[in-house]
Parts: sequence; structure tokens; C-alpha cells
Amino acid sequence: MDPGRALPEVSWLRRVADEARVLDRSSTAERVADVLRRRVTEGDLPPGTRLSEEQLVAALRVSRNTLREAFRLLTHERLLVHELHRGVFVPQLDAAALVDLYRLRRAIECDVVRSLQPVDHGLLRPLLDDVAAARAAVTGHGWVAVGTANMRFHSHLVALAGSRRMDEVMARLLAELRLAFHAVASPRVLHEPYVERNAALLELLRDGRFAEAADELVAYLHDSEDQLLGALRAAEPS
Amino acid sequence: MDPGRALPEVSWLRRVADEARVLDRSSTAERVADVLRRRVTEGDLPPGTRLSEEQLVAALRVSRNTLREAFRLLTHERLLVHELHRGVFVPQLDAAALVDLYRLRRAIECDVVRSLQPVDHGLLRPLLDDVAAARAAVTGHGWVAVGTANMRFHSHLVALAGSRRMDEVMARLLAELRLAFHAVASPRVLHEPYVERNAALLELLRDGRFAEAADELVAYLHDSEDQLLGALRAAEPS
DNA sequence: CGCTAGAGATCGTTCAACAATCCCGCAAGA
DNA sequence: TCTTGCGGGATTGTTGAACGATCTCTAGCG
Repeated sequence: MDPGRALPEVSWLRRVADEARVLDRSSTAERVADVLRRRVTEGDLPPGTRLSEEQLVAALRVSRNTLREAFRLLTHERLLVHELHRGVFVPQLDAAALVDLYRLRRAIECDVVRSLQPVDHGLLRPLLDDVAAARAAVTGHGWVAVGTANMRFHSHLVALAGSRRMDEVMARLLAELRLAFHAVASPRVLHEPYVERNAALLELLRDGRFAEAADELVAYLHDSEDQLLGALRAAEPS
Repeated sequence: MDPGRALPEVSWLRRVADEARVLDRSSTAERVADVLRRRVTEGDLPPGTRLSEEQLVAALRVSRNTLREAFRLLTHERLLVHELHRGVFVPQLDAAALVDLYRLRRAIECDVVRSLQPVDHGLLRPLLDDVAAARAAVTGHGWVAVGTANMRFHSHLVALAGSRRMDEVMARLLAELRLAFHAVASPRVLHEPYVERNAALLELLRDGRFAEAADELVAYLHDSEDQLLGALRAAEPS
């Protein structure tokens, strides 16, 4: 990307550099990965299904090697799992994986909130937008849209820390979590209660009451975890 | 994980399963990745060098596709960076990356320590061993060994949480951090002070004084970060 | 009914080739 | 002298085919 390269005093150069990074993103494998990522995150492929190389090569019109490179990408995002000599599958999360996931999630999100500095309110803007989007989706009963807005909220929350690595960990975490969402029957009970809790959390942040916000977030995430665990056990009592 | 509750009658099955997992690990790409990983983590390849596909294909006697798959593996471990149409390079961390890294590290490690339960002392055994190994290396002036032992200490510390995902995040984090270590001239001042701090931390854990341990760890990591930043700026004042 | 052997399908790996892109040097122009 | 534009060579991106290795499933045996 850009190690300590030339230092332009001109601000628009920086913008160009940022945009150039987006343009570079045109590897065939990555585009293939984009397609598959969408199919998986939107829940078209039920957990446990195998992604046949042969079929996908034919469908996507790319070579096997390229497809396999895309598989690698998604595997390391945890959106697919790879079993040697057996193929790649869309993973099915069990209860243990969910607990593990929430363990990490609490560590990240709560640390971000707890160590937040009184912040320019403009930075909270994306969070506000997400809450608004979630509310709109609630009135329209677009429950998957509600879920998406909620996840964006938490993603933007972590982004407040300004840490690229934390953002990436969080992104992977949420992608994996979304797989669990698809496993439960009713998305409404899963997402609806948290819209207003997000709003409440946001107010605490706006007022600079970070400790309270962190405590609330802990409870929030525990509730969410319990609910998801219950739904998972109901769906698969095995 | 609670090995104390392991079922005795099938315990050997578990062993076999564990060993099988190791055997499964026999993909050529992964073995190639192992070789390269060692070369990078041991600092043989200075940051910024490009890893030529042609040369490595000839040296390792594998096909380009396999090598590229190994590159992917290491890229997602952050041990290499891939630039489109330019090749893969061993990354050079700047100050910003270091700060970012320690931000995430504090979040993970401190959360683990803070939310620790009074624990079976047997679980602390790996940490004890690491401290002992570090002390032995100190008397032998094997500073890189000291660094390795210290990193294993922190890795085992996170392992106390019993979260696979936290372990993985931590492993990637430490791998990247090791790259920064190679950039500083004197490894002694970098690692020596922390041997005894690790020991002190471990005593706090053994006594169940987790809150104190967490506070100490925060200070610990800040000190380490500052030191590393100073060394980095001294090496490359750019 | 359970077990084994084999066939078929799929994956792992390699190879060779071509297209796309980048890097470097050189020359033309201001 | 500095910038700009243009190759030529080197390197990477992508493809398709091929062969061996491994898994899965079924048929047939005891």
C-alpha cells in the first residue's frame, strides 16, 4: 500500500492516494470473492453446503486456480471453511463458536467505548445515520435491513477508535455473526429490541458518559448472546 | 477447555484426533508457508524486500501456484504484504502501525486478565514455564530467545480465556509485532525488563488479584509501546 | 446385517503459455 | 536541467489441461 512515501503538503493528494487504493482493488480473485461473499452473507447458501469448484468455475467463468484463490480469501474471513481434500463449505456455527465470538466482541467493543475520549460530535454522525436507517427499516418491517443497520452501527462504533486492525477484527467478527443470524427463524425478535438500545447507547456517548455506556454495552451484548444461543438451541437441539 | 473433565475411557481417541489434525496439515502450500514464515520471523529478510516468485519457485522446488497460495497464507497473517502486479514484500511497520497494534493488544490482553475467574493453578503452568525459559535465556544472553519466551508468555496469557478466536487474533498480532522487533538495534533493552514484570504479573494472577494485574498490564504495555516507538524513531527518523 | 473393495467424483499440485502490468532507461521537447 | 512520452524487458495475473491423491458411495461379499 503506502509505506512512508513522499510527504505532500497538499491535502487533495492524500485524497487521490486514498481513492487510488480503491482502484487497485481489481484482482479477478477479489471480484470473485465479492460475489461469493454476497451470496454467503445474504444467506442464499444455507450453512453446511459445499461449494463445488467445478460448478463455480462454470458459473463464474474463471479458472480453477483463480477460484481457489478467492476461496482462500473468504476462508480467512471465516465466511467459508476449507477441509482438506473435501472442499469448501459455508460454516455452521455451534453454540461454542457463538460464545467464543461474543467473548471477542465484548473485548473489542467495550474497550473501544471505555477508552473513548470526549469526541467531536461530527464523528458520531455515522452512528446517528445507522440508528435512523434501522428505525426506518423497522417501520417498513425490513428485518434483514434492520439487522444490517445494527451491524453497521457496531462497526462504526469500533471505528471511533481509529484503529485499522480493530476495524478488521470487528468486520470479520460481524461477518461470521451474520451466519448465525441466518440460522434463526424469526429475524424480528433478533434485531428489533436493539434498535432503541443502540439509540440509547449513542446518547450516552454523545454526553460523554463512557463508563456507563460501556456497562450498558456489556449487558447489551450478553442479552444478545443469550437470545441468539436460545434461538440456536431451538433450531438445532442436537 | 477443562481437561480435568476429560472422559478417561476415550482419552486416547482424543490424542489420536489431535495428532491427526497435525497430519492433515500436510498441504504443500502450508509447508512452504512454514519455511517462509520462519525466514521472516527470524529476521533474515529485512523489511521492504521483495520476495520474487521466480527465485522462490526455483529455490523451493514448487510450482508458482503453490507458492502463491503460500503467499496468501502469510499475507493474511500479516507477515507479508501483497501489492497488485508488484509482488509480495516483507512489511515495514511505521509508528502508526505500532500504535495501532498496541491499541488492539491492550484491548485483548487486558480484557482477558480483567475477566479472569479464579483459576486452577495448573492452567498457569505454561506461563510459569515461559518465565523460566525467559530467565534462562537472560543468563545466557540469548536475547532473541528472551523475546520469544516473552511472546509465548503473552500468547499463553490470552489462551487462559479459552477463546480460539482471541488466540488467533493474538497470534497474528504478535507475529506482526515481531517484525518491529527486528527493526531495533539492541534486543536486550527491548526484552530484558519485561522478564521480571511478567513474573510479577504471574504472581498477581496466581493470587487472584486480577484487577491489579490488569492495571499493571496496561502500564506494562504502554511502557513497551513507548520504548518500541522510541527505538523505531531512532532507527528511522524519517 | 455389517464389512470390504472398487469405481467415480473431487481435490491437490504441477506445468506451460499468454495477457496485463510495472519498472527502468532513453530520447524529445520546453 | 527538468519534465514528458515512449519502448523493451522483467514480473505478475490468469488460464486450461493434466495427473496423482484422497474421499464418497455403492455393489458385492461373507
